[in-house]
Amino acid sequence: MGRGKVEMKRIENKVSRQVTFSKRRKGLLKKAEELAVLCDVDVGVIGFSERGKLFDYSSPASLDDLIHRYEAATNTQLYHQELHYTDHQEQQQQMAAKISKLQHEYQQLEASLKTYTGEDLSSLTSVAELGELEQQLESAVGKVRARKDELFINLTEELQVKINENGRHDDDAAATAGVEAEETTMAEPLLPLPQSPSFAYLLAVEEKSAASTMLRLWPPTDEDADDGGSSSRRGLQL
Amino acid sequence: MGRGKVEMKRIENKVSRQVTFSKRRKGLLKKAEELAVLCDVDVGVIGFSERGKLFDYSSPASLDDLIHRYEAATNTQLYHQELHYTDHQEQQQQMAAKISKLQHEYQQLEASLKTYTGEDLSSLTSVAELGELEQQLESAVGKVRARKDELFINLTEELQVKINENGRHDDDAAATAGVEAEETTMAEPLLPLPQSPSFAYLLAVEEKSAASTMLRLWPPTDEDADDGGSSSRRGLQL
DNA sequence: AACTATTTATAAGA
DNA sequence: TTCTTATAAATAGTT
Repeated sequence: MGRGKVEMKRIENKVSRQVTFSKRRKGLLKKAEELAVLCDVDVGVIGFSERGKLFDYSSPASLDDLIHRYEAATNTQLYHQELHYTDHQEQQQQMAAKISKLQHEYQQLEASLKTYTGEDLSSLTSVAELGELEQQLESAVGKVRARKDELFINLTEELQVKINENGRHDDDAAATAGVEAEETTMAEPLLPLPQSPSFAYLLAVEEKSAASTMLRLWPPTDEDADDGGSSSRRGLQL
Repeated sequence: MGRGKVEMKRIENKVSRQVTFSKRRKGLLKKAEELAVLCDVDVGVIGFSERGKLFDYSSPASLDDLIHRYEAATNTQLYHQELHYTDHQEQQQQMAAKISKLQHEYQQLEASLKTYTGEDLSSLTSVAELGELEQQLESAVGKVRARKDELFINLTEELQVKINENGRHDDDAAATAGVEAEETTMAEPLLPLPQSPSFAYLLAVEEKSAASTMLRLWPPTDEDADDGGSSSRRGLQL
């Protein structure tokens, strides 16, 4: 709903993300209230902004009631429940311990990833280990290629269909030679490409992305946008 | 949104109310997910139908985490009221948030690693993205190979040195001094290998490790040892 | 924060 | 419940 569709993925631009957050948070809470009122049911919403600020809504019943009902319904058991009867200091200690553990695990994973990207191979000290990794990587390359080809073939087939359709209705330039889809096994490369907009798009894909679409798989959270030449990129860019 | 406006009050017709509930519940959960994904925030929804059936949604963090954070942010006072209550509560809130965040980041990293190993490529939807990853992997392979060769050459040079020494002193093999290999370019393959223990080790490396030295880069913490044939290895084994 | 062009959600009806 | 369609709402991109 807006001047353009929006991909269902994290908005990288920090400002847009913040603005969208405000708008949609409002929308979500409104929807929750409408549902609660119109249908006479209990609804609660809990959320935290990126900075950790709480926002919530709850209908007739209080959120605490809802939470209790939720816990009863799922017979959930989490650390906070285990901690109910301990004192605050203990709670904090446990939480601190949990944080430490998580951080440690995170670092381990991070190290693994660095090994896997070849960025830091210091943990591998034998030729054998390196050979092992090499094989793993080649296996990965194989899988990626397979997937890529699969995707590519799909695209090509879609094109084929479009070409055929164009050929049926329209007798203009799109009538490329010998374009009968009929089980197009597509073992062969591209046919000569006509000049429709859709083709232009497809042709541009490789170059465009090679130039600008870094795979930023990693940096999990923010600061992924508005990169004003900042050299302090924190994460691995796959 | 529909063929007519609706008053913001309980829908009296039972059937309409039920139908509207179904539709709007779906819509609310969708909105919640969109907010979470687009804005990269934690959101949870809890609700109960008229008959008391639970429905819920929660993003990155689990609903339990959200509840925990919520309680840290609001409820703690139910249990304790102390002088340092505010400080304490704040701390707890921050810790809870930190735990959620770490868990989220960990999952992101984990997903990245899976992408990188080719185990799960579902996050890459275009040929271009896959091509990018392919290149990254090949770069990694290159680095690994380079390192492997480097190591191998080093080993070979050490051998060379030992051989030379053996030739000189020929008695006790332990004559390891700061000997230098005089620019042993080592473009040539192995010389015939003598039978010292060290050589035996080197020769065994490949086989031995291929057989048993799996690279367990991943499972970050414990259980990396005492593997009593346990088939439940959790992590990726690089 | 306001303004719209558009996309979405959904009320009714089948 | 699901699908369809006319409309009301939400909201993305702009100003």
